[in-house]
Amino acid sequence: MPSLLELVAAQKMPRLSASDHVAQTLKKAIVDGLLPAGELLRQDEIAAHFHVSKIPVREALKHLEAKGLVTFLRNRGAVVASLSAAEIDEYMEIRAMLEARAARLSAPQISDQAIEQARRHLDEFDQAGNAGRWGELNWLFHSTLYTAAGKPILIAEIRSLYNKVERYVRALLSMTPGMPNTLREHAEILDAFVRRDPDAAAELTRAHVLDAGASLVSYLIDQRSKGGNP
Amino acid sequence: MPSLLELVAAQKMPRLSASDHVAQTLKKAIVDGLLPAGELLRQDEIAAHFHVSKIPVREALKHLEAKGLVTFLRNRGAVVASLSAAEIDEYMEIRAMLEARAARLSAPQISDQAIEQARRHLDEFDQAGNAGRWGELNWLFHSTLYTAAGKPILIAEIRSLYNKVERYVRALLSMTPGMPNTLREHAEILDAFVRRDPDAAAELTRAHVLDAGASLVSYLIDQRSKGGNP
DNA sequence: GAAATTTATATCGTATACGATATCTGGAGT
DNA sequence: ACTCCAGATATCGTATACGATATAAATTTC
Repeated sequence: MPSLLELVAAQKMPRLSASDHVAQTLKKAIVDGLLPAGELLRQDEIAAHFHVSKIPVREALKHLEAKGLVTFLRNRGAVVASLSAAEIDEYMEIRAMLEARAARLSAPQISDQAIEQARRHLDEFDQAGNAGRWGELNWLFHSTLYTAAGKPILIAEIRSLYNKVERYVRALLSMTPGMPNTLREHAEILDAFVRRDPDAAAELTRAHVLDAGASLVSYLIDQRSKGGNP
Repeated sequence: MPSLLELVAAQKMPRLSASDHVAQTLKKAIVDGLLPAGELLRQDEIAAHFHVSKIPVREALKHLEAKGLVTFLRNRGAVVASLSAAEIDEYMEIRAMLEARAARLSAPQISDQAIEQARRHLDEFDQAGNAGRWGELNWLFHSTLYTAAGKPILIAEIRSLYNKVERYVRALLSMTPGMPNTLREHAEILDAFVRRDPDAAAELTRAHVLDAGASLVSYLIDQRSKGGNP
C-alpha cells in the first residue's frame, strides 16, 4: 500500500511529459492569439521559460507543426503559422460542412440536459465581455450541441479546424462591437435543437459558420490591403 | 560564383533535415501498411537504421503522433496507431463529404488534359497487380479529378484522412479479388467528369467512398470477431 | 561613399551522455 | 509448484555539448 507521502509525491509527478506540457501551453497561446502570426519562436527562450532544455521544446514544435499551428524554416527556426484569406476561407467552408453534419446527426438525439447546458453556455457567452472567455464559451456552446451525434472523430476534426482559425476569428470579434448576427444566429440554432429539427439545425449551423467565414475574409482582405501586413 | 564542386556538394547536402527525412519515410511505411498497427517503434532501432541519433527520430515520431499515425505510451515508447471499426467508419464518412464537395467544385472546371491524365491513372490502376502501386494510382486518379476545384486546403485535408485509413483499405483490397464495385464506380465517376456534371460527380464520389467504407467496416468487424485481434 | 567580402555572433540541428521508468529474470518464502 | 519480491537489463525522456548555418557587423576594395 502506498504511503501518504508517496501519494503526495505522485501528485507532484508530472502526468504529462515536459514535451507535452510545452506543446499544450504553446498551442493554447497560439490558438488564443497571444502569439501573433509570423512570430519567431526561439527555442532557447521557450526552453528557459519552461525551465527545460531545447529537446522537449523542439518536440513540442514538431507536434504543432504537424497540427498546422507552426511552420519550420530550415535553419531559421519555427514561426507561428500564417494563413492567407483564401486558406481561412477554405477552412471555414470545411468547418461549415462538418458542423452542419454534426448538427444534423445530433439534433434528433439530443437530451434536454444537453440543451440546458448549451443554453447556460450561451447565456454566459452573451454576457462575457472579454474575447478570451468568449472563444471558450462559443466552443462549449457548439460542441455541447454536437456530442449527441456520437461522433467523437468528427468533433475532433471540427476542433482541429477550429484551432487553426480561432485566432483570426477573435481578432475580428474584438473589432466588431455587439456581434450583430452572432447572437441571433445562436438563438436560432438552439431553437432548432429544441425542436429536434435536423434540417434546420444543419442549415442554420452551416449558415452561421459560412457567415462568420465571409465576415472574416472580407475583414482580412480589407485589413491587409491597408496595413501592408507582412 | 559557386564552383562545380560546390554545386555537386550542394546536391549531396540534404534539402531535408534528418528529422523530416525520418518522418517522411516512417509515414510512408505506416500508410503503406508495412508497419502493422500496434507495432512498437523502438527509437534506438530506428535511429540505427537511419544512421542518426534518437533526437531526430523522436521529433519525427512526435510529428506523426500529431498526424494521428503514431501513439505515444508514456515511458513505454511509440506504437503505430490503431483505429477501431467505428473510428474508420467516421473517417470514411468525413472523406465522403469532403471528396463529394471537391468533385462538385471541380467537375465544371476540369480541363480535357486533366481528364486524360486521370484516365491514364485509371488504366494503369486497372492493370496494376500489386496493392502497393494500387494505392498510389487510386490517389492519383481521384486527386487529379479534384485539382480543378482550386481548393488546396480541402485536398490536403482529404489526403490527411486518406493517410489514416489507407493501410486498412489495402488490407481489405489484398483480400478481395477483382475489386467488384471499384472498377465500375471509377468508370462512372470519370464519365460524370467528362460530362462536367457536378451533381453526378459529387454523388457518385460520395457513394464510392461510402461503399468502400461500408466494405471496410464489415470486413474489420468480421475479421476481429474471429481472429481475436489485439 | 557604396558594394563586396570577411569576420563575428547568435541560433539552429543533432550527437552524446545519463538519470528515470518499465520490463524481465531469478530466487526466497509459503 | 506458485506467488511475491529484489536485482538486472533495456528503453525511454531530457540535459548538456558542439558543429553547422544564417544573420549582423566590420573591414576591405573599387
